[in-house]
Amino acid sequence: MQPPAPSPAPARATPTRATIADVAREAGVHASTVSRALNPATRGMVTAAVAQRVTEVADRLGWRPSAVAAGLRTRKSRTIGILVPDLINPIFPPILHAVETVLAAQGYVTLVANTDNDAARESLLIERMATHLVDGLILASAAAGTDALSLCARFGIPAVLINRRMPEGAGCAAVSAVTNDDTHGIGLAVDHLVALGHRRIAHLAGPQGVSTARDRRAGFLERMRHHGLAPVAVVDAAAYTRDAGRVAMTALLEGLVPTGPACTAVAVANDMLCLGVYDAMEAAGRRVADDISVTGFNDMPFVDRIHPALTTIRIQHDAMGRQAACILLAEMAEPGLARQSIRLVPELVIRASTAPPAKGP
Amino acid sequence: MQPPAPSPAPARATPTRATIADVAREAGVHASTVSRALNPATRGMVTAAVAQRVTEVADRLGWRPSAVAAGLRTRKSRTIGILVPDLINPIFPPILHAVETVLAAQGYVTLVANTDNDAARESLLIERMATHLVDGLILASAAAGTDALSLCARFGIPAVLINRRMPEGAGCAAVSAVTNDDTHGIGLAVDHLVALGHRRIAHLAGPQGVSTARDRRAGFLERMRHHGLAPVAVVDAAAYTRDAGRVAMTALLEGLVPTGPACTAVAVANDMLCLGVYDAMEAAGRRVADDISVTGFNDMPFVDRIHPALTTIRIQHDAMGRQAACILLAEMAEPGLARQSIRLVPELVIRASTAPPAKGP
DNA sequence: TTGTAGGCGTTATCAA
DNA sequence: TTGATAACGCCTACAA
Repeated sequence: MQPPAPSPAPARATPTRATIADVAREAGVHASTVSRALNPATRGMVTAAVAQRVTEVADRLGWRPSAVAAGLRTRKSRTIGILVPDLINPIFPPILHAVETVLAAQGYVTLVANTDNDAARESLLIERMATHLVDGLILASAAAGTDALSLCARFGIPAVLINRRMPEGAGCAAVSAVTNDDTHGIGLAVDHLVALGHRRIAHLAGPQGVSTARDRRAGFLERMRHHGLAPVAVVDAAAYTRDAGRVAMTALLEGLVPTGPACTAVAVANDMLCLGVYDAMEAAGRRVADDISVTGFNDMPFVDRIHPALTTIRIQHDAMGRQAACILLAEMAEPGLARQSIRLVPELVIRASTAPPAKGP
Repeated sequence: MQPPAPSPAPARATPTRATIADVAREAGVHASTVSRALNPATRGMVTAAVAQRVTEVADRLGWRPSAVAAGLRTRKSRTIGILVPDLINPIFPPILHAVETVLAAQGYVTLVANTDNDAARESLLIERMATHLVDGLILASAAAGTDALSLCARFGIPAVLINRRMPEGAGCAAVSAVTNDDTHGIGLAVDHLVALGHRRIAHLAGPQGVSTARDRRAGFLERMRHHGLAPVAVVDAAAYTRDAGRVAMTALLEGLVPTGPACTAVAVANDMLCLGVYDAMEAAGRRVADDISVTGFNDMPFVDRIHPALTTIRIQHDAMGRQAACILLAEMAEPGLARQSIRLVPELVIRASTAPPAKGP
């Protein structure tokens, strides 16, 4: 197009970057030598002097390896993808942070994508990540009606589930998972309410497509039975959102769902739902704790500061992220490794949203 | 390991996927024809019959385009990166969601990465994204001491700043930005406190490396001057975190920072800090609103449910995300486009954390 | 220790 | 409209 600029400056920053060939020419060696000199793993194959010179030239030209070109050969990217169903739910960022910490220490970059609880979007994202060569995938978005696992299998991408498991039978044995012991966790909530003296307890469940919701629902029923109690009502929320929680709780309060006598306590499947429960109770003029005790699940950030402070089940988000990252790294290194399913034990955090039941009606 | 299953299933899922060459052979046409037939943009160059046949074969073989190989040629990936300083701060997810919505509608995939407020990590991420050919970048992580913009320039990646601007003089004119009018916003808080009767007002500022913190600090001082008031104290928090807020507020309460007479109100630079402010006040036995009024900034999710509900400045997170995405798309399509700097107008949301000052002690 | 050649999977540019 | 050929930038046997 234009005659080469006579300036000695590093070639007038055109939008086209230096390649290995440029470095080779400038350093007076062959491109493969450059490749060897610049790749830490093969540096040893090359004379120190040459390595030195090549490195200098590369620096001077501002050379950066093209991950795309390298990936085309190596089929690796040193990048891990994480799929999250809903970034707005504050329990995920702490988990992600733990994952990133472990992976960053191993030189991996972590890329997060939001599936928005949408199976089609999830498939698209997996495919996109796969064709961009992510080396592994952490899936926090497991839900019924998903082909995430089969996609990963087809693309040969190691994957680890986190927080949520796959529905039973959906190839759950084929993939490792790090989850919370949800059955046990909700049991802690029931025990706590019963110990306070509650007998008429309802459960506000999550969307039954995801394992946390199913397990907590089942765990609730089981633990109630253990105490010889019949649940007053079980309402499924449509999603793990504040608004779905409000809707479900409103239905419960207004008797729009099958229910026994009015409850004195609600074990809620998730803290996000609890925000909506508070909204619904406020709108109905009912006081949390004084009129109806409420327990949450997750101990997500900030619920210690809502009013009244939420009694909830704390999950080990940090351990969850770390374990999942470690397992993924291990399985990437050795694909034949036996799959493992880790269940982390949660604990009860008692705050102010639970109290003994009010006397009489 | 095992003898090949005699099943007629599609060729025993080997880890190697079908390529265009496979499809070409199977369909009896040349690879370039396959490429044309399968690429929606070039489909028209090919006979309908051929397109049909090729598509069928591709489906049958389970062919998926390799984004890496395609990217090597086209230098495009239909992927946009977003860099966020701290995913744990709940103001970002809603902004991200808005960005994703716009970009997804145009067929772009959005990948989020966490810089953790770390300049080195940010550089690494930009470089990694660049060499993976993201088509554009949205930076929510702008801060002093960063070479983000020069990196983008070197790699030729269009970028748009969001929420935070670059420090003045750091090539700010070279890049578009969609931010909040922070100066105006903090002024609304000051006006509100003054209208309630407060005269002894302190400012709890954010980390001065980021524009939101600087602008809110400057805006606070300016508006106080406008009202003829001298600030009682200005304390800089070390980061936009709950803990940094607690530390800074404790210092203020205990007189560990230069301060005039005890304040009756604090204008805080950010809602996350406010959580720490509440913590510090609780620890010191001071009541929010009753003893000291508190205003926040951002109206992040859930602050309407903390106790007392936070009076704060609501920013337009949705518009922010959408505008930034639109500008980025426009500049990607037409790189010569004039840069624009959009300043969104925030509004005051009055809740329960502010009240008239208590009658003198 | 270094150079040569070929290929990773796709697309752009020719020519037919 | 289709086919042949040559990149894109890097890596890696293999040969020297």
